[in-house]
Amino acid sequence: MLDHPEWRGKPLIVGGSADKRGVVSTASYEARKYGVHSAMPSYQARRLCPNAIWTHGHYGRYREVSDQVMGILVDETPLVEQVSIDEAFFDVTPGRYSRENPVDICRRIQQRVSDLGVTCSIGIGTNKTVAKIASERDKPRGLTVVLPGTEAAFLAPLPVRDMSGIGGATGKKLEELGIHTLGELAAQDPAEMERLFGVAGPRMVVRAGGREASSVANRYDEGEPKSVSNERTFSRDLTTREEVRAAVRHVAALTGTRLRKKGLRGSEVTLKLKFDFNHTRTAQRPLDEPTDDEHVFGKVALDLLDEVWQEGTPVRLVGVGVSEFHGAKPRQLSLFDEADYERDTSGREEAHTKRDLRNLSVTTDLLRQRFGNGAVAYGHDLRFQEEMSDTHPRDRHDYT
DNA sequence: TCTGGGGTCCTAGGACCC
DNA sequence: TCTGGGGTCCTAGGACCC
Repeated sequence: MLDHPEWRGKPLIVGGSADKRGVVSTASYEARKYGVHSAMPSYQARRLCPNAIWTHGHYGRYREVSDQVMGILVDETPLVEQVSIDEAFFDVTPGRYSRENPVDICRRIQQRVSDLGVTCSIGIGTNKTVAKIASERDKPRGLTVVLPGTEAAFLAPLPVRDMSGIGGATGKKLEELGIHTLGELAAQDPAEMERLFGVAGPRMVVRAGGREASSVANRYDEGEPKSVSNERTFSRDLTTREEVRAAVRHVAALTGTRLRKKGLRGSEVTLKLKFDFNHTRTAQRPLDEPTDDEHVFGKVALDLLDEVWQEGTPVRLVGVGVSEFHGAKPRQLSLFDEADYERDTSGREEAHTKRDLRNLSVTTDLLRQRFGNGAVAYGHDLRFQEEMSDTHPRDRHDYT
């Protein structure tokens, strides 16, 4: 709406296409009146609100605005912990970094964010759980304060699902135990909760009681990622070996491009296949050495494909990820491994092929960057053009 | 033509080692 | 006497977040 003022005040849906198995990412308040909400299948949203304006996500643009907002936060207070593209914790403990009233600091932040053309809501509390729930209280531009000593009373009447960390599965399990509110959760026996929920159990009890001891981490510059992956849901299921292999190569190339852009080389590859809505398989395998070239890790992904998939089984989604970036882990070599190693490194032809393939990857990156994403394509992408076209097309910002 | 994509963290079971 | 005990690492799957 910032970039398209003509959309203001109208039902607007951001998400994938209804005829390509898309879902709703978000929707304007006008569209929500019709019952449209995040994560709803797009076909359903279209039925509920046929007159909505549709657009796909423009993540590069969102990142730009996000960086501006986070910039305001670090300018106002030194300790900022960014948790996602649109959320952050910051420390306004009175007297710690400033003698100013926290409410005044937050009001000023809201004014400065509003000057950017977007809104933000803020919650103030003595720990992260309370502050986050408070921030949801009065959207889109509220400021909710939970005074020290009132945390437990503030949380007690709320449904357990309101607390982050409690999702569909845990929420259902708690319901079945007769635990519906955070107040009821706070009254549970920690040992019993540990038996039922593992280490998360006792933590839930403490957080629900408003007694969490949390500190704001200094994570404005988010650390190195631990994995980079791409996945695609196809508008129709794939069944032949040829097209599933083409899909693996296609998705591997997307991941390769992003790895090179981030300057990361990983030594483990993961293949993900989704057969239907609740049947997914993953397979992962270490690589001989860290790489950012899809020709290397994509080949291993194709090997994994043969182990977890039989031709004919419909494939709904294909994903390829790379992880283990912190250098190659020392690996025990057997006599046979060492013999293989000798052959590999002394084999000139193989070394050349490897280098040529990486040059090919880098060159296609550059061509796409300069002349657009369609400037150059692999044969398998051309052959299965219909299937490989994106459900969620990324905007130009992601490539430039 | 029912249900995305990019991540992180936790758990359970099996292989393996001494 | 047909099978101990403590530990680590790897892998797959699942819950969760936005």
